[in-house]
Amino acid sequence: MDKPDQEKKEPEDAFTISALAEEFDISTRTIRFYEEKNMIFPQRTDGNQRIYSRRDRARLKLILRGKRFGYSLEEISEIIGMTEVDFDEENQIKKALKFGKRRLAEIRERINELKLLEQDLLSFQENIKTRLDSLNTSPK
Amino acid sequence: MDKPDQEKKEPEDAFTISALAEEFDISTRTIRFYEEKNMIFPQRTDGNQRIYSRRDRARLKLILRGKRFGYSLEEISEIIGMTEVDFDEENQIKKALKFGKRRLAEIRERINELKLLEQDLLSFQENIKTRLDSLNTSPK
DNA sequence: TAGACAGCTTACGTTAACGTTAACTTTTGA
DNA sequence: TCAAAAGTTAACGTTAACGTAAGCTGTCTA
Repeated sequence: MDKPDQEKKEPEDAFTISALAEEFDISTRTIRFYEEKNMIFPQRTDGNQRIYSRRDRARLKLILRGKRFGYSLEEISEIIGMTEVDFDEENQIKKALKFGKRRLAEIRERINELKLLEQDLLSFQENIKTRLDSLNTSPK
Repeated sequence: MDKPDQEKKEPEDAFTISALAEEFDISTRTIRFYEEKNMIFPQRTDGNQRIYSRRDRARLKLILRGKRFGYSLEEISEIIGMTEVDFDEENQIKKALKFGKRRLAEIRERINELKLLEQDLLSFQENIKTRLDSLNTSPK
């Protein structure tokens, strides 16, 4: 009863646009829009329909992740564009490295800021709890 | 030579709109816009000019921080609105607590996602370095 | 084999978050 | 004191990131 997974006819590595849309809970329009913006490049079938590889899917995931912490599509393009650099020249590589360091620094800053907000909210919670207690201790 | 700081005539707790704009590197229009959206409520002078208290300033800071991790102004309004709840009723307090818990969970999730991205970028960096090394080890 | 349904392109519509301009008033510094 | 700098309201403009609708084609299934 434990056959290797093989449910549909999809070659395991190809996704339709609607499959991805459902998986990530976005519209097909959104996915096509990202393509318009040259952020993702699916192949086409004979009938001109888009087919997304596992790699395309990963890229889409990255885009959405970027969005979730407030990067604009343009910034995301830069970030993921970085992962596509041609490794022809050493210089290119070094530039990519440097760029990556900046990004890393930014991300760590964001993490720290979020932790700050977390603290803000936590102390606020404490504040509320105290008030609640005093309400119950000395009612009316 | 170490007199207590006292440079201008500002009562140490009042800020002009342009002072805040400069401090946070945003436009005065932006600050007024937040007021339009009922996110901040400065007092007025006799001449009808806005004066911002230390508290207003903190709030502005919060708004901007929220923006930096991708919250919309509306979401930010909810978050900071929470810190303004009237503590009239126990029920209100409990609601605020619950709401805060959700927000905290969200924020922690964001932190985790960011750490994920950090890892992605880090391993990518390693990848690049390796390539760079092999370039230098076996040149041409 | 005919619907029904998924997908495609094109194009116009919408909303959030300000930018910009105009026309006017208040504040400030030499 | 008086002109420049800073502030005010009102209104229209702009851009990113999609939503929506139309008109057509390709694909699946009973």
